[in-house]
Amino acid sequence: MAVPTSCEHETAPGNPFREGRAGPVPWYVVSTIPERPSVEGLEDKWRARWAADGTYRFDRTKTRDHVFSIDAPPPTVSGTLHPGHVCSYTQTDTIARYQRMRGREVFYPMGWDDNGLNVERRVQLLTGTRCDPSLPYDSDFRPPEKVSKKDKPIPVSRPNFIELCAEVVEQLEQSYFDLWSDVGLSVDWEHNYRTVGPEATRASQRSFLRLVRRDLAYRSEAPTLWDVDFCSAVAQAELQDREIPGAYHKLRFERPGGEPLWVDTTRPELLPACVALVAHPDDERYRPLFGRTARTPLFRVEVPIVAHGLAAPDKGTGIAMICTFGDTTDVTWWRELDLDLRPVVQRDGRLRPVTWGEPGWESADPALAQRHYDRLAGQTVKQAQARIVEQLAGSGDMQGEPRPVTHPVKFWENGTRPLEIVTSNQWLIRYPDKEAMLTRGKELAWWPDFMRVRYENWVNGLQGDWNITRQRFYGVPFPAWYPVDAEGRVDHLSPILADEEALPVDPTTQAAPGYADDQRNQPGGFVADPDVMDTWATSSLSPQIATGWVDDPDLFGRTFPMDLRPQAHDIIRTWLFYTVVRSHYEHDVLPWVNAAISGFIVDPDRKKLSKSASNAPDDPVHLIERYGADGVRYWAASGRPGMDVAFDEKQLKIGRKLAIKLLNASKFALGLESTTTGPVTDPLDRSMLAALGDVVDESTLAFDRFDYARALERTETAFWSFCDDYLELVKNRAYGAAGEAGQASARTALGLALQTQLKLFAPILPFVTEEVWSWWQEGSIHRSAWPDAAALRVAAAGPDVDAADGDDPDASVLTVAAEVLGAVRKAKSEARRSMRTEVVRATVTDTPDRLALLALAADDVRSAGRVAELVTVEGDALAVAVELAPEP
RNA sequence: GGGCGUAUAGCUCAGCUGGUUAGAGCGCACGCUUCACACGCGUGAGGUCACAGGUUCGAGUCCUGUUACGCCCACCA
Repeated sequence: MAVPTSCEHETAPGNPFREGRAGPVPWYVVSTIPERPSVEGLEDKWRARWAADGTYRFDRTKTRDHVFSIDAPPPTVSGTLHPGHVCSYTQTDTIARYQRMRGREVFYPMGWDDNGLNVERRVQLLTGTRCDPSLPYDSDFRPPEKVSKKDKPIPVSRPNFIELCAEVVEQLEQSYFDLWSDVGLSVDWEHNYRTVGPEATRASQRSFLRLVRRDLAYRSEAPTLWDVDFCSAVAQAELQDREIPGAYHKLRFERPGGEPLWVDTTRPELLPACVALVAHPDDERYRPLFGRTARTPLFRVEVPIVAHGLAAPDKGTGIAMICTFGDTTDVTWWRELDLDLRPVVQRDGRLRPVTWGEPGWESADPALAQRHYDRLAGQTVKQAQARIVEQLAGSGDMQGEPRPVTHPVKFWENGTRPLEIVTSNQWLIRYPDKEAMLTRGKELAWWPDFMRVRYENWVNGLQGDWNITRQRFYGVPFPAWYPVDAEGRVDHLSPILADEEALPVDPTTQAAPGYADDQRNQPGGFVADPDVMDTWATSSLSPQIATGWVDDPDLFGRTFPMDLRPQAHDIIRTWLFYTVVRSHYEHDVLPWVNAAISGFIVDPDRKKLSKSASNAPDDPVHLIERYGADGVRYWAASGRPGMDVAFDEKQLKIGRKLAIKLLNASKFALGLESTTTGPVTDPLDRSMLAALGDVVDESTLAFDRFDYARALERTETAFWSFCDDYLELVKNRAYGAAGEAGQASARTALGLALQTQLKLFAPILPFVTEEVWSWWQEGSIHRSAWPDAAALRVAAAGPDVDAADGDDPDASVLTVAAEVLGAVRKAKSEARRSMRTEVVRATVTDTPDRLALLALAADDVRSAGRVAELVTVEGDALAVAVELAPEP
């Protein structure tokens, strides 16, 4: 088609975007090619247009085999988005756009992860409140306008607190939506979901009930890793080791005969919780003591001396205190060796009151034990440690001074104090056996493949079951209640479960089945399960929630199992792993076919990008303002899959330059009245198209392997040489300097090349490619067909060439012509002359084969190099002698 | 302690199944008002491909070992 140089449709309205969203604008409205194209404002323009036209709307008439569905990570809306988020989501978006152009109907919803402790913490900070579940609901409550960190938190009821959470979350979601739209994610926002809300709650509760019925989820009273600041249990996957300073204290226990037995410990405050001493079974020093007892200092408790393979002879004195509970090893020992339970740390991290001499707290000297212990009760772990050290020093039961060490201690990954282990009632999900989980890991296609090892590592290191209980308020409640007997005792291990049909339920406001509401918290009545599900217990159902497992079975059938899970490597052990487990149980299938694992964004010093360094360029919104969404996306897409990406503003700048170059080159090519139909007869044009066919093949293969970075690199390299060499060579012929046949060939080749290159760039630079597309093509480029290398080659072969006779166009014509042109330029450059300088004579020496190729493009080379006479001489290799016209 | 990844020009990185003198961009130097683009164009200088062995006619590429960095996992006395 001819290229319009002005708007040819008089009925077309003005720019609909400046006038607000007046509704869909028909696509026959073709934009004008601007006099001076610019990348400014493309985000707003096309974002609005795509939204109005539903460009990325999922067509749910399509069946599963035509659909490509993506289980994108629902971002936690508790924090702020940084360039790292933009980077990884953009990488996924390039895949979505590619698949869409390949003809797959892309199901690409976005979720918001509103769940979890992070949200609560954020809300506490922003509103200056604290949830107190014992308070009644206050419908008039408003948080203070201004919140100072110094103010004491205002206690509010659980329903009030949840309201505040919902409000804060809604504001954050809006800002996230804006950013995602500006960066051009081709998400279908009509399929937006939340990890808190009726749909997610229904899915989570339904799956939970089914697991309980199959005895795959169960209630248990067990030692649990506990964060004392947030007063909640945490899961193994949320643990983090941190190196912190501590100290060895050498304590004197008493052997059976009264001799001292020295035991090193970093946690002397747990001495009253000591239930045994343990050494390695092969340790000759302690072998004679196994089966006998020792007496603890200060508290005078008889504890057994036991043997266990986990005891390390080389640590400390080789014999260790087992306390209930100092660490997870204590839990293992306690379980396997069937020891007593003497818990001292309570849920707020303080030592609980104990009456010595009572059952379980027997002592050879209860009064002495009580006297010592009374100084510790009510103290924090840290305070208690200082006090007991004084006591031990005073009684002579500690040898020397504490010896400082730095040692790894388990923390909740968001916590500030080391985890304690307390005994509490929890819901747990059993893991499938390891073989089954490893098999799932092998079935899954990992990109890059080595990421599978992370999964296998994790599976092989699993201990115990998955604790999905959090003693928090904002989250998915358990659909469970507990009976209260006539004496008012709650039976926490005999839950009353909700009916699946009744979901979603909130046990704190709805009565248990078979009970009246006034029986709540009454003898003979019921109590609600007060806890909520771990955030992963919900987000591990993201495929089911996003595809409508519970609420939209028709959609579910068209989109599940999904095609792709994109995510970063740090949550393989959590999100990916848990999602596999849930789908394995619920559907006996992998939740997706592919897992594309991205790296981290690191700063130039290779450190993980810190959120605290909130200097202006780190804000994605500012980055988009400065470099354009396409510039930001270019940077994101240049990070290889699975590799860490260094944040580098130079890279953004290059992306912006590329977008501008695309505008200008397109304007130029279209100004030459390029077209996509007609014969391509000139060997140089055919050569260019043949080479472009190879680029299409490489890019396609790369995208099929989720390697957007390689696709970009190939396309980009080809595009710059297209601009530098082919455009220069063909320019004059396209203007008509060599007659109509040559001009027609050039115009068609230019049109086909431009169309192809725009499509190759479209997944990565959606704004600028759409802008150019709108100058001369109908519809959205993002709904157009991915370029077809075979069709390009047919065009390159030309109309008079029978594809069967093997007369393939030689891609080397362009290569040779460009090299000769380069030599001419070099001569001009070295002479410090303008590129317009006339060349009197250029003598090209080269092999006969290459000279034959050059001959096919000789006119274009002479024209582009302003060479009057082009002489060829046969030789061994390329050499060009250039005789420039004298300076005027 | 176990595992995974990375190491190529000053910087950021390509280099896929081993094949002629190792590539790009940025930066640097020197030029150019060339009718798409000065947000541009041209040209150039930069590399013992981490180190040491080995396989091979041939190794940046394959094998073994070493070092450095990053990450994951592991029983915190």
